[in-house]
Amino acid sequence: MDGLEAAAGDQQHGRLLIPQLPAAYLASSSMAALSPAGDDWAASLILPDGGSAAAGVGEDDLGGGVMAAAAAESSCGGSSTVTSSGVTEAAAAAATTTRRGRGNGKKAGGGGRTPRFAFHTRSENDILDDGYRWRKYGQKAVKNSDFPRSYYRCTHHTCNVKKQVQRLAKDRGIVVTTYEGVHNHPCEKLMEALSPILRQLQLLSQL
DNA sequence: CGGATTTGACCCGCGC
DNA sequence: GCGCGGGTCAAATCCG
Repeated sequence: MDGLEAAAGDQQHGRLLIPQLPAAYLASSSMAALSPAGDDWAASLILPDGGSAAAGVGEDDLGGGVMAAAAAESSCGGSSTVTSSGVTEAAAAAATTTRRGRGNGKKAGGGGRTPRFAFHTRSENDILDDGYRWRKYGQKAVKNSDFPRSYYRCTHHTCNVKKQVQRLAKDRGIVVTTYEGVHNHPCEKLMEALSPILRQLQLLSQL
């Protein structure tokens, strides 16, 4: 908890925060062997919540995001690409997160500034293999959507990153994945897949 | 048998 | 103050 907040605080300046999530995405999308389906990846901007600009990832925001995602997708032309421009700014602008749920003292004492990322992905599969292990802890039907929203939590003990997965009612081919928080542990799958590449890089650098 | 998922209940913030 | 909508908990169930 403190670790996460500290990490998030550190990465407020920008850089580090961004590679952590999209890196997994880039890896998983480039590692076609790992993911069963060669999905088209399109990332939308981050939607800061708690602010006046955008009160969370609302329906209206989703709609706008979809447009952005569609544009990115068409410009990508099918190649798996993550548009990360704009993400940095939005991440830096990520505001405090209003914690809900049970009042079990789970509230992050007032200063819970958790970055949120909203990814729009075109995939037949709801569960996208981003390299991390997720445990589902809830599912809820949301208004203005025919499809339920699923809530996942990172299974790593010290990592309380959460993500919501929701399929769009308009275009059921698009899955909106909203990440909340930053992983404070390495991604096993990612490291596993990257290790041969890293070894090659080391070899090359020796020459 | 242990971990993941399902599902209904509970809680809280917000708008009216 | 009340109701609604959304997020989380936790017991039951499922699955490898």
